[in-house]
Amino acid sequence: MTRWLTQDEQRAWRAFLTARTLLDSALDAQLQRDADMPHGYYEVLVRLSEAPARTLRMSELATATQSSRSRLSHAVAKLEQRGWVARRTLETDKRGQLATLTEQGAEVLRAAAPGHVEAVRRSLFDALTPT
Amino acid sequence: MTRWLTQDEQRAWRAFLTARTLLDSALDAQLQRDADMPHGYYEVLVRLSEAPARTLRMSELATATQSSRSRLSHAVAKLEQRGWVARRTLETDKRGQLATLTEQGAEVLRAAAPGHVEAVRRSLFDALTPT
DNA sequence: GCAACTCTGTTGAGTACTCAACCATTCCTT
DNA sequence: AAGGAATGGTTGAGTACTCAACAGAGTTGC
Repeated sequence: MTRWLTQDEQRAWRAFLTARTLLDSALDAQLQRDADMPHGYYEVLVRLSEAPARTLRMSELATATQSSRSRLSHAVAKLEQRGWVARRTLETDKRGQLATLTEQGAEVLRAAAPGHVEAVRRSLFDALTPT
Repeated sequence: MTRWLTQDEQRAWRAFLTARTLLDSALDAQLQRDADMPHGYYEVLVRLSEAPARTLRMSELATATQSSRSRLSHAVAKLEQRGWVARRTLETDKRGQLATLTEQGAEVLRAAAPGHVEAVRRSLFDALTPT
């Protein structure tokens, strides 16, 4: 026996979905345009920038960014290509990999952050409050 | 002069992002597993199912689903391949295309809906309220 | 009636994601 | 110490998305 959504629930749910979509694409578009990276990459850089020695283990980084190991692995590979992140194996456990934000990566992040924060502010007020 | 987020704002923002990610992947995974389609396709089927004669113009369908023309075009192409949607040109304006939910598509939607609604309910309580 | 413009929808290339299969290393059990 | 399971991370194939370029149909203004 399926418990369908009431009219109100359905309206709320759809409003939420809509808001989420708009918010999402606004932020993604802004980052893509101004910093040439998807939101997921930005998250990675942020987390690394806040970590001690700008370094985190891949697995920790994955949980911190709510990302699957696979996705993170792909992402970090790209970030490494761009020279924004460096990888090296962890000595105490040779399965482990450490990801470090490079100086260049930090630079890029510093450049991208203001615009992104601004976009978040705008979205919070323009798009989020309607829900 | 960038107006950074306060600690509280930042916490709230991140909590929101996390919730959104978890919610999203939970729903997407459920649909993918049980009905073999991404959430976007589901939206398309739902909107069509609610339209008069189960039919909408592509442009209307695009706005209804918060999707770009391009994305919708790709999506409907796939849905057509699966036989869930049919397309035909609009007589009064030959640029226009009408998308119709087929009987088979309606069938698939009926089969997928209960599981999806169930997942939404679970997510609303398990994942959304923390925000 | 024709040229420029707009509007609708499609296409293709490039990118990021998912899922499953896969190594390599470490841990566990006996 | 050895075999097997678990862990950490990568890889490749397949899919959906974005963006820009496009084609066809309609519209407008002269």
